[in-house]
Amino acid sequence: MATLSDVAARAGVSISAASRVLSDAPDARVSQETRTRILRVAKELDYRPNSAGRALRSARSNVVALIVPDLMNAIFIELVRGVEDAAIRHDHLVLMGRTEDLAPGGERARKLLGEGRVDALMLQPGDVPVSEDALGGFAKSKPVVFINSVEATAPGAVTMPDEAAARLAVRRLVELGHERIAFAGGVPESPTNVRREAGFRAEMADAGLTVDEDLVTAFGYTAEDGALAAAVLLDRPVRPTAIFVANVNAAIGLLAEARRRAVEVPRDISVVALHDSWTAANSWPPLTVVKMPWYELGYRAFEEVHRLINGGRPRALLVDDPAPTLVERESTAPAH
Amino acid sequence: MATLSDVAARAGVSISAASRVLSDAPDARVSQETRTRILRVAKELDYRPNSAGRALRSARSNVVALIVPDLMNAIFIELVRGVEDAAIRHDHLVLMGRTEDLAPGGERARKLLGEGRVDALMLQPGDVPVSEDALGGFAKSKPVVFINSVEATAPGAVTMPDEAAARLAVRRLVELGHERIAFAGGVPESPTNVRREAGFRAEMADAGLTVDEDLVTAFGYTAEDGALAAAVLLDRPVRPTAIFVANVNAAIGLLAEARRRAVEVPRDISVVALHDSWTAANSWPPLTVVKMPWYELGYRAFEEVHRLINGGRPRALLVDDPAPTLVERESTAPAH
DNA sequence: TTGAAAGCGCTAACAC
DNA sequence: GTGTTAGCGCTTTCAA
Repeated sequence: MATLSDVAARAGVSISAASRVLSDAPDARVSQETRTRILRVAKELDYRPNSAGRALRSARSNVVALIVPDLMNAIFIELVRGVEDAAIRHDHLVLMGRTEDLAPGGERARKLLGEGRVDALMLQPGDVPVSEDALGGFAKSKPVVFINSVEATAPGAVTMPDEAAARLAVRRLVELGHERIAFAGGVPESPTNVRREAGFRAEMADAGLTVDEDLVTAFGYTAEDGALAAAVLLDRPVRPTAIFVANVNAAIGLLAEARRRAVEVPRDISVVALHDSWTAANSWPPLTVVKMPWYELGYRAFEEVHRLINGGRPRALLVDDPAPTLVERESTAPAH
Repeated sequence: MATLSDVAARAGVSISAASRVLSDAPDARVSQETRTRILRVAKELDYRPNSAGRALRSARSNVVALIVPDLMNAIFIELVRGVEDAAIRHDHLVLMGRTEDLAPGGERARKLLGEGRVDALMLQPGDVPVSEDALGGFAKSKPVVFINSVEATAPGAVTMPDEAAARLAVRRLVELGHERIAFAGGVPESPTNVRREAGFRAEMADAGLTVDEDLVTAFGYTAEDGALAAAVLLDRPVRPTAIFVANVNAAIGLLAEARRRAVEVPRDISVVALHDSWTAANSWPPLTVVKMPWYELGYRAFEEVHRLINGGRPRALLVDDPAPTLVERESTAPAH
């Protein structure tokens, strides 16, 4: 592994000259000739800056952590892509972790956040709001950005238009003639669920429909939670004719439970879910969903965190371009 | 952020004494009294070793990279858990990445592997065998362990019993009375596919059944690949009565395509897939699968890489405890 | 049992 | 335009 001093020696210049050229410092007053010589030698020796040396000196690792509740959730594919694309543009690396790694007082949180390994944190805590101390004091010294989780107006929040997306889903069901529409939501404490439920209710109101409180559940976003919701909703004396499910994974569990009860989708009941994923296209029936701008969310969230690292002030950011779009598959049909 | 010298000063000892105690060096000849004093002060100041300082000095980052083809694949959930549990036991951190990050000459590979950020690499390259140079010379200087991918006998290979698992799946189909059994495989170059196909053929032979080469496909492990396989197999003049699918994601795509063609599972055809996941339990019908020891694979693969970091010699490792098990759901039925 | 000191690779303030 | 130098936090050798 060639070091800076190797390069300098071989190019016949001082270490600092080599450093100035190779870290392209903005005010690198170096002659054209030496510059090209240094660059040539660096290439010959396949020089790569040692991250530890650089980090120690500059008190920056150029690494940000991205924490999501469930790493292997297909929903997050595009988020991760967006974050990584933005990160590489700014010459940063992304360290991925799971929310459970941040268990208070845990080994992992210490290693991840406490030893100067990361300059900032991008956090999607999942259902449960994150307490300050779960972050082990990290938030006091380093920037934290919340990915579509906390209240949309909180400083550091980067948010998607959940409410508008929910309205879009419900509007489609209304267009299809449905009136008895259920809402299978996330846990009540979850800010995203609050927004999605608000959208559901607002659109129902706009359509002149009343919400039957017996048709509103709040179990969570997993397949199991969705199955629970189905069990409750399909047991109502007067069944809904359509369900808006606040998460696509829950919708898949809901579909499975419906089949167990021989309820046929979309003949007996229509289903629209929030978020697209490959699993939604391959379920039976293929799910009609509202696709959200996850890639852009990730991209802009990284740029936001990068701005904060460089001294910017926290603000609230809404990522609504591109707007949520309805992807109509086969889980929806006209009401009869 | 308290440093070692802060702790030393406050405890009234030298920096080196503090270092010896806090990095619990094996030969830390320190009196009991000073030791407890140092530890007390370290706790008071919430001292955490700075990773850059330590890495610079010791030429080790205590980080290993785990690269998988598709981060958001439910199959890998248990693998990641196993790796992380083992890593934390050895006081290491896991940096996750995607195979595509290793695109030759890419920015990401450089940042990930070339700047001394990681001490070793755990690699699941996916379908395609990895060329030496795609790793950018990393393998020449640092340990690399291959996760269930290359030939099982290669040094550095940590492997699962793919062949035995395939036999288990086929055996169950044979028990159910099936004779015309198809194999929907991965790409032919993939070593895991070679093993799974070998298991398929061996078990067929043991059962006294002949393999119809028209019923063997090799498209890949994704849902799309599985749909392709279904399109081919269900178009055969004489259809198979059962299919062993070499990957559960492919099986989900295969199920979707079967439904598009109004082929009913398991009435018209039985399906068994390799690997379990939450999506397999929530598909329609719920998939009968062979569950593989992914957690243990991850755990032991990390221990292996850790051994290599400390100077051990590469060897081939088979993780077959616990053995693959059949999880019978509703995609299989007796032949008629 | 303890401390002094060197140096890992790098950046940046300063001197020339 | 270029070089010298100090020092980031840590481990480890050597001397006391």
